[in-house]
Amino acid sequence: MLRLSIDESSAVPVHQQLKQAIMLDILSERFQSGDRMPSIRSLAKILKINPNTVAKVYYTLEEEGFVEGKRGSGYILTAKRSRTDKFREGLLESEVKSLLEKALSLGFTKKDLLEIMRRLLENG
Amino acid sequence: MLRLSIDESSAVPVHQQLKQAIMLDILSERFQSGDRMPSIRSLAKILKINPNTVAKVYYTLEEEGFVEGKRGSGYILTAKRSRTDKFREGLLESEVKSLLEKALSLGFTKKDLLEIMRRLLENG
DNA sequence: ATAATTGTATTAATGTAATAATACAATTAT
DNA sequence: ATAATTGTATTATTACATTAATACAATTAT
Repeated sequence: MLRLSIDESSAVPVHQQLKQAIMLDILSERFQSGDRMPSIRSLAKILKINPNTVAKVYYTLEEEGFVEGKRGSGYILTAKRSRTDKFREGLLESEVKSLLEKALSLGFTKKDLLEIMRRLLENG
Repeated sequence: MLRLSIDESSAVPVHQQLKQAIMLDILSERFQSGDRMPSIRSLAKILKINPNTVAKVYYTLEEEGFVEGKRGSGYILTAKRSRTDKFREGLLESEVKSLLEKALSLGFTKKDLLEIMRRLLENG
C-alpha cells in the first residue's frame, strides 16, 4: 500500500512526484479497485507536505476517473482493471510514438531505431 | 537555413522552442559547420521576440560547443560532423533508455516493448 | 448529540522561470 | 575616422506554477 517518498530537493514539483508515484501503484496493480486511499491529511503528515498538495493530486486523479472522493468518508480507488490496463497500454504507446517522431526528425530511419532498441534491450 | 517559427500561444517557452528548432537543424545537417548564424538582433526581429531570448539560446549553444560567437562579427556554427553525429546518437539512446525504464516500471516486459514498437513502426 | 475525521473552497504568499529594457564594448563597413 | 552592426552584461519586470494558511461542510464514530 502506497510506499512512496518525496524528494524535496528535486526540481520536479511535489504534486507531480506524488501523482506519478500513485499512478504507478495503480497501473501496476499494487493498488486495486476498492482500496481506500489514505486520507488527505494523514498522507500529508506522513510525507511532510501540505494537505492542499495531496488534495490537488487526488482531485486530478478523480477527474481522470481513477478514484472517487466523498466528504467525511474519504477517497476510494474505483478504476477497474480493464480501464487501468487500457490506460497503461495507451501510455506506453504514446511514449513510443513520440520517440519515433523524434527519431525520424533527427534523421534516423525506422531500421536504425529498431537496432538501437534491440541493442539496449540486450545490454541493459 | 533556419526556417523556424515560434508559437507564442504554446506553453513551452520561447527560448526552448528556439533552441530545439536550431538543434534540430544542426543535428540533421541542414545547418553545417562554418555556416553563420543570423545575428541576434535580426533573428529576434524576424521571430518578433526579445533579443535577449535569442542571445540566451546562442549562449547555451556555445556552452555546449556547437557554435562560437565574437563581438562585432557574430556567431558561427563550429561543431564538426563527427561531434554532431555522436551527439545525435547519444540523444536518441538516452530517449530509448528512459522509455525502457518507464515501460519496465509499468510492468511491461522487454518483449512487450519490442512488439509494440514493431506494430507502430509498421502502421505509422 | 457531540466530537473527530474527512474532503472542499478561497485566498494569500513564495519562488522562480521567462522575458524585457537599457546601456556597454568590440568589430566591421563606409 | 565614423557610423553601423555585432555580441555582452546588468537590472528590472512580469507571469505563473507551487505551496501554504485558513475557514467551511459533510460524514462517521463515540
